[in-house]
Amino acid sequence: MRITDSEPIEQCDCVCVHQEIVDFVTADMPAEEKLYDLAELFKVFGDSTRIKILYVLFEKEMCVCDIAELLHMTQSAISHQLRVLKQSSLVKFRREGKTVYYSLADSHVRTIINQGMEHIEE
Amino acid sequence: MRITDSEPIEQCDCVCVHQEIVDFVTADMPAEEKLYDLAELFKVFGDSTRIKILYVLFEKEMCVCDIAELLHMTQSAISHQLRVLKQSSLVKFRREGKTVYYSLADSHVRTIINQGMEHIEE
DNA sequence: TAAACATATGAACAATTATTCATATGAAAG
DNA sequence: CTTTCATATGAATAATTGTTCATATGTTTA
Repeated sequence: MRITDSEPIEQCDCVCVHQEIVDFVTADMPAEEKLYDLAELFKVFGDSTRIKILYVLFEKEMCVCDIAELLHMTQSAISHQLRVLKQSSLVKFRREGKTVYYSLADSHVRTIINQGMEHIEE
Repeated sequence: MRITDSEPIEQCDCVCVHQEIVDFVTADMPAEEKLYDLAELFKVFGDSTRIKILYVLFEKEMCVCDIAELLHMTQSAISHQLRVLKQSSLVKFRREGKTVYYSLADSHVRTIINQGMEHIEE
């Protein structure tokens, strides 16, 4: 997968280019970096373990151990994935003694997941 | 990455499980298969080339060649990615002679991308 | 029918990533 | 201070995937 568009890349070999359309759309495109960040965000949603964790947190805040038990997975695997979710600000957490409780960070998470569900249920 | 949850998996080794919470949340979880499909959908959004293609199609329907030109990528790479987008029903297409024009399939695509943008712009 | 052009696709390679295993950190209790 | 327990993390491995290259398909025009 490519990381940036900064290196020279070979162009399309077609002759049919509609230059005015290309120019028009190019002008309205968000910055390369923003589109890259957006893809990175959706990459986080693009794993079934993380989707399950997010869905679990729809209901209640939960500790790492409970999530692991619920999903029949190891504590380590869940902890690694919670870190990814945390880095994308999709979940937040609070500490209570030895236990760490995780919950959803904001309402965008719900909206995105709900829209995704609607799409696949069509 | 794991494909299904059907094989036996080792459980969490913690002792702290809050069984009533686990049971309560388990009851409300969507089917395993649905959560898997949802992750598959977001995986499609999770690539910067495909995000760029979707963003480009926000504005206008476009042919493969124009998209390739606009994104400075090969026709082959774009065509492969359009296939992925087509398989997830995120884009549709119409043929006009030799040319194939692609456009966004439905409004969920816009909503999902817009919510994602809002999230990263916070 | 042949040539030209737009698009699609199969195979291969390089890069990314989810899980496991072993171990570290940090908090509470004895 | 030592033990116990909940969580975090680094390294390694296995599996997935985006792009390229070569080539195929399908449509139009000469």
